[in-house]
Amino acid sequence: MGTAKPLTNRDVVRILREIAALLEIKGENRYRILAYQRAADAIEHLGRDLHALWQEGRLDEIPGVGEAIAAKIDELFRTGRLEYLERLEREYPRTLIELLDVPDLGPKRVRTLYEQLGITTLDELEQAARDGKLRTLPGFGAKTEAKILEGIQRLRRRSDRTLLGVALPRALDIVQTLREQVGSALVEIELAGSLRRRKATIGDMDIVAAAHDPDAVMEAFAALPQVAEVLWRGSTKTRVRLHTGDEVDLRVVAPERWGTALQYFTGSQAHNVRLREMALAQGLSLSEYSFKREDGSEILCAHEEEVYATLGLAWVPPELREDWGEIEAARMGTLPRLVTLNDIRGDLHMHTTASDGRLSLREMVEGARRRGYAYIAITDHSQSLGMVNGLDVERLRAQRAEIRALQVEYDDILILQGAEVEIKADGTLDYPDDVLAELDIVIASLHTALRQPREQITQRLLNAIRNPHVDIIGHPTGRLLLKRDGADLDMDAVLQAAAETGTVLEINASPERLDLDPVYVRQAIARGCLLAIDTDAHHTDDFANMQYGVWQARRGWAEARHILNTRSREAFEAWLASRRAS
DNA sequence: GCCGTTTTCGGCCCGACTGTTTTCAGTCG
Repeated sequence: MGTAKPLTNRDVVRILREIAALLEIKGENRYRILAYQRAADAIEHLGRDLHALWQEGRLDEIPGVGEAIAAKIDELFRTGRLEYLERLEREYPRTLIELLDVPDLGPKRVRTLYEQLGITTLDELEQAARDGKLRTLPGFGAKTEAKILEGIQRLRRRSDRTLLGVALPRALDIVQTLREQVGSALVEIELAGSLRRRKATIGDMDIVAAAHDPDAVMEAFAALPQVAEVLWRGSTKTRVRLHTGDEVDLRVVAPERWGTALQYFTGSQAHNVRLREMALAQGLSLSEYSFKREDGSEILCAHEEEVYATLGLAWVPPELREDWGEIEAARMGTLPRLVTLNDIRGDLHMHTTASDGRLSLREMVEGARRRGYAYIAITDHSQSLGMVNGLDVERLRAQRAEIRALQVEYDDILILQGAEVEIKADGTLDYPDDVLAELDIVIASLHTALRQPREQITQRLLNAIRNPHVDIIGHPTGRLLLKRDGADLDMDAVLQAAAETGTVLEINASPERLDLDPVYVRQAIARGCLLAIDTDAHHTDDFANMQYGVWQARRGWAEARHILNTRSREAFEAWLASRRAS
């Protein structure tokens, strides 16, 4: 029994994926590989601490984790090691896994590279390609060699994912331009893939269209001004690289096949695999073109709803399509009624020029009124965050007078004075309790010392959650997408404490944060936590980010009733009063 | 390796495109 800190869910997911990758290179049975990948997916979506689940002896409750994988997880938690993986690594070095990231290199070719040339790293691969050694291998040629060399350069340069907030406007711009160029010949066009599912980060962009003359659409697509390079071009599928570096796929189908095509290209892959398995059980083969009966005849679906209906399912909102229980819910008729942007009545987290915001108090209030909000909270930073001009107690009180004066001018919006109070490295809050008590609403957030050990940083957050003056925890984990992982928190404990105290957890709508993650949104709801979707606006332009927060809430299966700021002004004020009374 | 509204054994998604092929393997989504 080691004394090292227990492995996190992420560690176990990484190990299971390593096993899957090495088994692929080894050429193992594909279903065994799939089993490891499915188990990794399930743990990624767990929302609970795997180690805690293991201690309770409940690993068998995880779908996709059977006897063999449970035994491996058990060994990992007991000993910190895994004999099976170590044996595998002696056969095929783990560095081979990074070679799989090179475009056009899959497990078969990686194995050939290793067995024939002894290549184990990117550097060695690059050298061999430069020396012209690759083209001599079976299944390789001069073209493949050149593509691999280019792929290595590209891999070293670019990060492989883009923020939804960056990718979505670019993709919508492509769609818009294409509409203008092709005109009425374009019957349908939609974003698909992870863009349509509104994942927080996007890999490649997928666009799907329906047209009677697919060639004309392909032609126009390849010729768009945004396109830098056509990567490949077929009769139904074209792939391009934009000047921005993004890779975009366009698929065009006949209008009568629009439903199956849109469904298929929206994914996720795991969701689609499940649907196809269901189809097979009914004697149907589902593809992006149609359902095929065993006699070869087809069922066409012009609309996505028909695809689901054919399988006996309710239509599933794209944000839920992750094989995360939505298929079962669609069968039972128990899909959630997801929150929408229309449900939002206010915004409880924003900054002004008093701290690091870019607009004045009045400008922010007027921006919120233009959005039709019934209430807002002004929540500038607290004193210890000097970098962003955090407010000391004196300035905080001066701001309150300003807010009260402004409130007199406007009766159509409730203006609360809050603060985004720093949870300091020592676990104390940045204002004393009596100052917190003067505020209308209090957000507590972590910004500093995010790398503290799990025990310590969890305790810090729990202190804040249990402080009776704290109403909301801002961006709970502190993650910055594609830049910085969140704090190593015991989320089981955090969600439990929030549920017990009624402290609200924020879904921060800033596209760089989108924190809580949907995995925890869902778990928070399951535990009875209340959530709020806030923009953390530093400018009225940021109010538009609310949509991103709503999408992530939807990905976490949130309904309007789970979100505090969907409540009417009266209901919201009643909630505030109850917080103050307790 | 997992799993069961046709199965505790025998299944486990489907198609496009490229390059190296002389009829197809590998990769990708």
